[in-house]
Amino acid sequence: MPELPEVETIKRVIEPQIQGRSIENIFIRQPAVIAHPATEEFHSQLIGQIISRMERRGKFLVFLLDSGDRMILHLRMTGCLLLTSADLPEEPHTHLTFQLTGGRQLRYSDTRRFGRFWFLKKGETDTFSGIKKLGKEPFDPEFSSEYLMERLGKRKKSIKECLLEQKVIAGIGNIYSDEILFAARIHPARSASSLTLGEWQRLAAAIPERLSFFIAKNEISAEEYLSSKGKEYRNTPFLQVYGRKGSLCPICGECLQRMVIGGRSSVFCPCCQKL
DNA sequence: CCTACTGTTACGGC
DNA sequence: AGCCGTAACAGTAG
Repeated sequence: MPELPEVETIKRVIEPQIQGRSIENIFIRQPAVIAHPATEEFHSQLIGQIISRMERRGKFLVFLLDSGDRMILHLRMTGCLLLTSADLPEEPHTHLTFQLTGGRQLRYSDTRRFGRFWFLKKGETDTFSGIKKLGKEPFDPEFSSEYLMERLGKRKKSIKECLLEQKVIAGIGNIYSDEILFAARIHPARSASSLTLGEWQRLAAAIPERLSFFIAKNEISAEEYLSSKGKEYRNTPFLQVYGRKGSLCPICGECLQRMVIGGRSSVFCPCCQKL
């Protein structure tokens, strides 16, 4: 489910509710979601730790602990975090529950079970999660058209596939790559090396603009987030192309088309985004 | 029954 | 080395 705007939303909802709380216990129902270290150690190392804050990097969530240790989470396709009182019925596919002080529980559910947790000691080098391989954050002051041209200017493959490369830009997935390319009026199948200077500039502007737009549209209270089980994102009605094959382009009225690029479904306007 | 799916990685081939 | 395409992960939804 989650790309950068959703992961940011989850961070904003969850962080204020867990800050300063300590982990009293952890119930591990599905050890497969723990990537590192071994289940027993993951469990024993985290008990008693106090959560100081949360950070987002690309699509990763990082829980910073008072000790300097940290826990990293990637939600992949269907991972979901809920902060609840202990008496609420569990969601199906709840694999991990953190019992926190004050009778609160941080629950991790994940239908397809692709999501992963990592625990790292203070100062331990993160060779596990993949965070270190990420490219620039879209909101990094150094993120620019020059950066994109340098990293992608000679690439033969489609610009759509390039936008999905986490080692170049952190956080863009299949939904927002389509939204960004529509906003920048660039056909998703265009070879990256064929983009003009003006197109690189439009693209570099559209990336942070679209992502911050959708983060703003996602804004939700802790109560609403919980009652919707963390599953409803309010920005969906604002998507202009993703999932709208066959509807009319909001700009020119042309019929939106779908094609498969790099194995991923891609929707675009054949009139606004010329090949 | 069959296909598609908002993410990422491993692996074989070039 | 680095790029490319595919399979795999596991389950639900249409």
